[in-house]
Amino acid sequence: MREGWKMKVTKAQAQANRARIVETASTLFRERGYDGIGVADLMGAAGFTHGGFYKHFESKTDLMAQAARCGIAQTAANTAGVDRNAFVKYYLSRKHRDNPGEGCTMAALGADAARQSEQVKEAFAVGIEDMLALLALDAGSTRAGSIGTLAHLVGAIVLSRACPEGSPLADEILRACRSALLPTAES
Amino acid sequence: MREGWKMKVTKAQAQANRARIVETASTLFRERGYDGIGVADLMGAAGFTHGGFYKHFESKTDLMAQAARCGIAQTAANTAGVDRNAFVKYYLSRKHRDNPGEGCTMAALGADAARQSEQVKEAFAVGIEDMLALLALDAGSTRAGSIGTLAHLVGAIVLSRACPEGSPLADEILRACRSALLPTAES
DNA sequence: TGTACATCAGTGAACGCGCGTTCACTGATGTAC
DNA sequence: TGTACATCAGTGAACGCGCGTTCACTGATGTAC
Repeated sequence: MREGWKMKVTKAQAQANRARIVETASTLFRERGYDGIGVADLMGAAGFTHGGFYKHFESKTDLMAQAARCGIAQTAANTAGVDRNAFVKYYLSRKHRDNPGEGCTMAALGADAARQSEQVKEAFAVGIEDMLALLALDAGSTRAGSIGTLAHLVGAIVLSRACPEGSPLADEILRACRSALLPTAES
Repeated sequence: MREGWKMKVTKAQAQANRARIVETASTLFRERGYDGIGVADLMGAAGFTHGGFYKHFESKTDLMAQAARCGIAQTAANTAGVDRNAFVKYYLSRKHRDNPGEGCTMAALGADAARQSEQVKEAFAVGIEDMLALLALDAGSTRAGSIGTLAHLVGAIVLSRACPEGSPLADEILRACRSALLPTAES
């Protein structure tokens, strides 16, 4: 049972490979948009040739939906146990804005999702609920309040990213929304 | 000086035709995204064949930037003289959400802009300032407050559009953000 | 004002390219006996 | 446990298609005289 060296693939390996493709796609879609990267480049980035793609996925759309679920789950896992104000601070940081590949899927691909299949939109609806659940952990928060906070956060990142590189306006947007969403002493 | 019937084009006509192409593009980009419609279809929708495109524009990117400016100017013109609360109500209406082609450029293409050339981002930065100017007309509003409101609005539409068609969550988002942004009696 | 010529908006065919998807093939894995 | 065969993840060539862009051409507009 030698491992490595031209081993072809055990079932567990295949499953792990598939997960790697989804994770890679999740990052690259967030960085470049659904139309910004092709199946062949995606498979290449995950370390494979493009031909095997359809052994794992029905279509590119199928992968989009799975990648959306993966990206949202990642965010949820990364921020589990973090309190609301810390979450807001991270979300509205320059680091988050400048690294969409590892950031919030909703902010990076929400607008694209509007033009994709129902399959993809379903994944986003679930993702929104997951994010609301994260925000709802705060004591005394209402569902409507969480929705408002999430919209505020997503909009801030979308607008900040739409500005030219290094634009003062881009940073001003983050600062203004941080002030609005955090207790004044903390901003 | 007969008009119509196989007339080739006066300079004024050419300029008007160009404006029509930009307006058509502005709508179709908002509906389908920058990658969702090609130069040939765009020209066809404006009533021309694709060959003449490069008599008017340097490239598709050039048109993207011009279309962004046009779309934002349209929003500004349509909402001139409307007060803040009426603007918020319109912005968070189902009508606006369901008609991206005639709606806010920022909400429809903001996330796409992040991945486009600096030329396009410049147009968006100007557009954000224009929208802030619209919101700043309200008595007693601060710039930071206007930025917060704009982010909230844009995020709400992005999230609501990302939900599946007819999803209760999509409407709930609009309602929650309306409550948050309007005096409670008005929502 | 009238004539001769240059300009240039718009046409439609053509270009090379990258896309999503399909396919015949390979060979280790996994299974039936 | 050992042998024979089926499965199926991954390969790499090939497909048809639509994209952004280029080009030679047309003919009315606009200009120089």
